[in-house]
Amino acid sequence: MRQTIKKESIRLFGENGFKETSIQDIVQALHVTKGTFYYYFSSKEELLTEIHFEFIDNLVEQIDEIASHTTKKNHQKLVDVVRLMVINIKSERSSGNILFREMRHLGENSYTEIARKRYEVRERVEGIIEEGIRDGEFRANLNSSIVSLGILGIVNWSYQWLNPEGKFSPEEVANIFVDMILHGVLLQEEDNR
Amino acid sequence: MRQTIKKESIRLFGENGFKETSIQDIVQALHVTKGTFYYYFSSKEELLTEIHFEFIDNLVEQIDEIASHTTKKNHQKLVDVVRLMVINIKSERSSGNILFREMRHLGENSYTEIARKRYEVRERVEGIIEEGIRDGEFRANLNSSIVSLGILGIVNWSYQWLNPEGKFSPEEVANIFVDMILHGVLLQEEDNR
Amino acid sequence: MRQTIKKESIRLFGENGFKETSIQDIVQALHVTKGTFYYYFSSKEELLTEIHFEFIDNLVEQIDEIASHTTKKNHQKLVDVVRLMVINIKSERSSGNILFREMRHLGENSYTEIARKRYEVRERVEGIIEEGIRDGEFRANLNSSIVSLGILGIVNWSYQWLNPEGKFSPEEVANIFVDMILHGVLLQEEDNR
Amino acid sequence: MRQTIKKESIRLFGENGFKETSIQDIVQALHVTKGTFYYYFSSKEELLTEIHFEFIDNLVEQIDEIASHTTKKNHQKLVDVVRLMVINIKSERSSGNILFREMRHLGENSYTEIARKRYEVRERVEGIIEEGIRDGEFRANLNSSIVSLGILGIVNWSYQWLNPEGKFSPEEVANIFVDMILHGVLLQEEDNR
DNA sequence: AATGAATGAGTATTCATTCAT
DNA sequence: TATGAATGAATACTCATTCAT
Repeated sequence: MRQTIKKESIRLFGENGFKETSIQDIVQALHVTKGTFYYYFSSKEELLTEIHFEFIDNLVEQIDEIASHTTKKNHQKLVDVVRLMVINIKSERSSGNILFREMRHLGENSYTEIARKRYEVRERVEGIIEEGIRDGEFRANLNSSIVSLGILGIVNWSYQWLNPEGKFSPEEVANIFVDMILHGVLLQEEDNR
Repeated sequence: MRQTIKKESIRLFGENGFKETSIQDIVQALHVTKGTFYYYFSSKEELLTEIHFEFIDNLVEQIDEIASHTTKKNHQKLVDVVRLMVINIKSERSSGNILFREMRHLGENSYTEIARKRYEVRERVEGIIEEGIRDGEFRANLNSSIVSLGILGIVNWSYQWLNPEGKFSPEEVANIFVDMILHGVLLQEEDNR
Repeated sequence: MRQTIKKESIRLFGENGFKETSIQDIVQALHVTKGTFYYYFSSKEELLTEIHFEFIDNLVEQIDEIASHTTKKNHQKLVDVVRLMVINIKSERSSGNILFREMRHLGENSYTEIARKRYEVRERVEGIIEEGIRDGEFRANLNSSIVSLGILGIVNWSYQWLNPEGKFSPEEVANIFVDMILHGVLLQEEDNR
Repeated sequence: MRQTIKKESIRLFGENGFKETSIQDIVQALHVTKGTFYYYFSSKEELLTEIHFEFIDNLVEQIDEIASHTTKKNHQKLVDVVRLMVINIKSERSSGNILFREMRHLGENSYTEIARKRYEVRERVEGIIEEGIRDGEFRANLNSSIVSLGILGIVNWSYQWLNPEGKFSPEEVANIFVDMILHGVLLQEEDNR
């Protein structure tokens, strides 16, 4: 039941927002009563916190695994990270949207910790960029910090518009993004850097 | 007074969210009473609608101007659009965040219209990409639609983290983004496309 | 278990109040579950009722014993009653506070019966006063009814402030009260009644 | 309206208790809505706090006036205090009962301050006793502290049972109490201290 | 142009109680 | 004996909105 509630809440929070979804909405969708909700969760905030942690912990773990790989080239790592996050949309779109939108409703401590974990994600990407520069894979004059934020912008933003059932599958979109990030949009002979 | 209310509301909605900001909060910050608010706006939603339209109309207009330029190269147009939107953060950050986050609170009609206008922005960017491909400025195998969404992801996401008073100015960030979008991250000699 | 529950409940009701103490609080303090509580008591009210009866029945019995003594002088009986009730605080403070504060939560029948038993206590004290007047021990112009309520006020109120571990022991306090009740506060030669 | 709400709340809290009286009960009795209540009071606790302060401040002031009188004999002051508090029941019974019973529902700060003010009342009575001892009006071996608590027990307890419309008027009761406190219950010739 | 009193529908949360196992 | 899941009614409180002045 705890899992059922969480799953339905993720759907509703993701679709309509945390504030906009009442406990009533959640239990109604599950044909149980408010009492049941509060038997499993001590507050709406606790539920939200758990949703946040489950999503971010899983993400950090997967990205860590990619980033800490010892034999892979860095551009391959970058490709893997982008693919991971975009393809994640298929199963975790709502959770992602909740993370990107509802953090402010966390309690102070959880907020801080989630913020730190989000920063870890950014650091891993930055690390890949920096190492790639050192290894001569990436252009030397890249600002790793801002470029990472750009890359994360591309993938995070796709949680807002990418419909897994739509014209382009997450896999196709991920490939297009990867190509764009690696090579840019310009034709080489017109390169007027 | 109408402008004063709108300005303060943009600040509060941007900072704390639409649902999270009560009419009380707004009028209290302005040292007036609720009655005053309702003398100028017929509802909270009307205020939100107006904020949305003012921001998006202005944006569409500026982007239109860039896109419809007849002599500029397309890669220059792309640069201009990115610069416009990122530098916009200096003066319109809150409005931008409201647009990206609070659309769901609009009435049905306004929602549709705002969505159409947001789509127009996307179309202009797509148009620039497509024309650039035709003109041989951009790589031929780009998916203009997804690439545009990627570019918009980069710039829109920066509304979330870019602090105009921070280490990197919006101008610098815009330049880094432009460079990244045009050339990608790879070094050419290592290009293993 | 029944006794354990009752004992813990007396402590909690006495400390925090009947309404303020939830069944959850009680069973949590005992490391059992709500089901267990309802196995032993059919309702919170039943528990409260039992607490009331146990305390008042015991009190009435002890006071009856004092009052029905055939050889003791009445002023000695009065002394005994005051001592009994004040020294009771050592072991029964919580029960006493519950009786004085939570009667309204009893069911109608229990309420009536407890009220009758409390009245019996009052009657015994009144009886001692009246008999003492008849026997020439007490002043003839005393209003036995109001004086009794005064005496009960002194002792009952001490349940609110008398800390058995405090500066004055219940025994000392009882002696001071007895002296005060018997002789008043005035010096005789200054008596200006 | 603020006064109306307060007055009705005093009645209801005094009769049925703070916890037992819902905001619903209060506004229903006044034929207004919950919103109205919260227009005038920010919380139930604020209302309770105000009730406490109004009662205790008024009481402290009146007792201060009596205690600080320069020409009155101390036994007369004691008489005045008892009369004041008992006769108060006519107009302030509910407020008194609230003070004696519902303090625990105050916020921490208010609680502390009210406790201090209640202690002031006790100090004034103690002061009268002590001064009376020094002046040779009262018996020298009185424990002023415990005796004061006894006297306050008599008067405070009467808030629980004294019905202003009953057989004995507050004035009569006050006189009986005064007589009892000053002279005790024993006949002098039988005095076996 | 502005106020402030009043509303009523909605929100998160609590809690005594039930009951199948 | 004891558990733990589930209930549903009640509670304090919020808030957008109305309206007479």
